[in-house]
Amino acid sequence: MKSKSTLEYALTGLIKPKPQSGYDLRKTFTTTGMRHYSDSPGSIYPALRRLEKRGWIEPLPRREDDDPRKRQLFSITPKGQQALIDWLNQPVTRDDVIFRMGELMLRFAFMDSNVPRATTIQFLRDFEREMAIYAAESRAKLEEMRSKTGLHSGVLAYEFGVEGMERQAAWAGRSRELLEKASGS
Amino acid sequence: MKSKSTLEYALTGLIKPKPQSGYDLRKTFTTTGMRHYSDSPGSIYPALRRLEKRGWIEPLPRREDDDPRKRQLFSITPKGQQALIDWLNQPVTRDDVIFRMGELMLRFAFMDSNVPRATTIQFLRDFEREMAIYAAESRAKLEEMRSKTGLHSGVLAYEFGVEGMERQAAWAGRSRELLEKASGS
DNA sequence: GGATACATGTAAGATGTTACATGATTGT
DNA sequence: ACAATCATGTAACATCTTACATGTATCC
Repeated sequence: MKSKSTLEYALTGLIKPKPQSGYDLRKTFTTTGMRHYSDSPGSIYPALRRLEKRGWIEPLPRREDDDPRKRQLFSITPKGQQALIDWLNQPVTRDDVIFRMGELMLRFAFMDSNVPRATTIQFLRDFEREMAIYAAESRAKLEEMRSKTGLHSGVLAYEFGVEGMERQAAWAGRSRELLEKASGS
Repeated sequence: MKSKSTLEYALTGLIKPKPQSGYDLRKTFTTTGMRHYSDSPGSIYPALRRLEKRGWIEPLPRREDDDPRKRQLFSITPKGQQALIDWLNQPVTRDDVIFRMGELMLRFAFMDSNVPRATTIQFLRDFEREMAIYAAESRAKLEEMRSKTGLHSGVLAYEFGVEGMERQAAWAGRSRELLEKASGS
């Protein structure tokens, strides 16, 4: 149940389609939609060594005609692929939507290239259900707050959170429909 | 620039209006809208001791007629109040909206009871501006992705993020108007 | 030749997680 | 009496941040 660091899964998932160096991965983190991952060498290189020691990735042998710079490329191992798939196949729990949204989105982003479309759709179905329940609970708490106190930033901050949850549930429903249309029929 | 752990500010901000014990604070984390903070004793009690050592909070002397249980209440010190206010008065930067949304929302939640309403309104103005810029950049990247690839979960995951940012910017604008109406005139 | 980007790494320190330990009080 | 909850804490471990160190290749 206790999850490995999401950084390790992010690295593994990025390496899977194409061998990459630590520097490549750092660039991906700074230049793409994965900005919230740290690009600091102090997090990435140690994480790569952990993954290597665990047997999820392995260094590619260098060849003469390679990039003259000393970049060390890593590729995924069968064990790493299996770990990735197991991680993606986990059910979406209430705790996930409350405490681990970032990890859920990372999982979702990697799904289509690693698990059957049906799994992705099921993920969205579970996500929508759990998020909607949590959002409804939170909405009720918000209304209770509102009835007790006047307008102030604490209430607005909470509203910010609740609206986000409702929007996320709606996003999941819409995305599921899109994927169902795209794959079904 | 490097921020203390948000947990420490969360504890300080909660203790300010009313002295509380570690156990009280843990309950707040599990039963209110602050669910994403860990309620584990291994994080809270050490954090309280750090705050005490730093002089932001101090233990209340126990009295005979107190709760018979050995709860140790902490109250905020003048130094702690100042630290809280300094933290709340920081400007909202681009990096904040990209990397530290959780901290921003915590700051916002504590604003109305600790800084002038005008500061809260300025916070929302800055937040909206920075978030709107970041959202627009991200939206452009999303459209570029869409034009290059077909529908898949990676694109949808990114869309999830971009829509969130746009909503957050809109929330800030709406909240600012509400607060301006409530305080102005 | 010097600045900049490429590329990898280490060391110290802060923080947080998990699991365990301890004992008091309350409810049944 | 027993279980559950109240209440605080420690120890081991994992991870991440910050700052520093090192050297190469490319551009002007």
